[in-house]
Amino acid sequence: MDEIPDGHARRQAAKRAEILAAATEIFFEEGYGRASMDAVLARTGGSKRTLYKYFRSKDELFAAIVGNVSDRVLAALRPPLGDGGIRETLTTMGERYLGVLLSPEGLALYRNMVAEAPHFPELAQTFFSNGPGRASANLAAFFRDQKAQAVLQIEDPQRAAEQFLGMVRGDVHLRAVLLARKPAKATVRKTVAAAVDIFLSGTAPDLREG
Amino acid sequence: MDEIPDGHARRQAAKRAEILAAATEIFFEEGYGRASMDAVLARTGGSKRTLYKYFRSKDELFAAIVGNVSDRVLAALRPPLGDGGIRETLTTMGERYLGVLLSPEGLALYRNMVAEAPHFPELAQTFFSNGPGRASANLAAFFRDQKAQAVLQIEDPQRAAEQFLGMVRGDVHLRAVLLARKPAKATVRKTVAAAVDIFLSGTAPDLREG
DNA sequence: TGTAAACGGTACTGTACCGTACCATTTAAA
DNA sequence: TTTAAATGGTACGGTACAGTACCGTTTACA
Repeated sequence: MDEIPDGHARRQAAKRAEILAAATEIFFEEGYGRASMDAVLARTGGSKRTLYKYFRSKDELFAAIVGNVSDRVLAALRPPLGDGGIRETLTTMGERYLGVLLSPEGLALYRNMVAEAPHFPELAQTFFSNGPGRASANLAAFFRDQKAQAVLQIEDPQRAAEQFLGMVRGDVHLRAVLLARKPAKATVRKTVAAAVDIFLSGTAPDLREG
Repeated sequence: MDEIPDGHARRQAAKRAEILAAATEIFFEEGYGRASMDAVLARTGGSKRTLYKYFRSKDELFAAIVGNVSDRVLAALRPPLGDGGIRETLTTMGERYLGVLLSPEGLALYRNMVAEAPHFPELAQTFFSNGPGRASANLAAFFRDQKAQAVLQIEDPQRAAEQFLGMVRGDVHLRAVLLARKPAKATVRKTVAAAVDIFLSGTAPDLREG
């Protein structure tokens, strides 16, 4: 499976991918409302017949864009965390989380999902499940282990996971979304480190140094 | 000042307010793109001449909506915090913050600002300054005091404030925005309480009860 | 009561855009 | 080389919408 097709099939796949790539740029730059099928065509150079062959409507094209970008961008939040050290695991997860959220595609995806959530509820649900939901669920599973081993003193692992990730987000994400102001990598590292410090000091009494 | 005008002036103010109220509902329900001036008119029942007399364009109407709702909804985040107890202040600020963010108008305002930030950067800037920015700045000022009194051990008060508010937000806000799922008041209180516990245990060593 | 401002209703202009239809051209397979 | 599929280009239908123009009517103030 996943063999590289030849001939017509390969040609079709390439054309579809080309359209999808161009549409992603336009939809994410302009937003669903301002993006137009004509604009997509102007960039790919094809004909309307071909465009509507692969995507039967603007809505379907948007859904394909969201699905494709989600699969690609949110993948980093998917793998469950091993049972390494707490501090290391939290740091890794925090930086991974912020990396995804602050990437250009992550920001655009977030903006578009928030904007269109009321009109595409099933897309919003999928986005949440595969993105922030998966991240916090992953971390919550890790927390459950640590709680069972009496390393962490927390009441609700799921809530603790969401709160840690919220602390990592801080206002950094909001600033990037609203003001297009992305922080330097050093700032990201410091933010995550500070969040880990506060969280561990607040939940892992045995790790307190003095 | 702020006298109640009579006659023409009063009539104009009332008409303007009526249009603004109707437009707010429509724009916040449908979003900027899908909202139409005709829909606003259909709800108010007036004429286009009057509508365009008070708001010279759709953009200007949108700006007026955002400004008006911001003044009204974000006001709760404005007053600086007194120098009460830390736990009490944090709890108050956390619940106030979540209350604003999770209110119907707060959610709609957030959604619209995120969606239109690239096309209305100055509005986005104002929203951030008067909303999340003001909240974290207020809390940061409080933290600076507590740090000066050696009650809190934090490095960067501004970052600490943003992280505390981020922890309060958790995934609750995101769920409300994306999935239209608003938490019960009890959940909000528990979330804030848990955030306060973790934060204080992590930053105020003298308050640790253990 | 007269008068000017504000208002309601609606027709209209120009434009943008989604989606369809049609024909010519290119590409891949037989 | 022949044939069928895929594509490019473009014209078109239908609709929605921002903003303007013009009409008669209502309201407030002198």
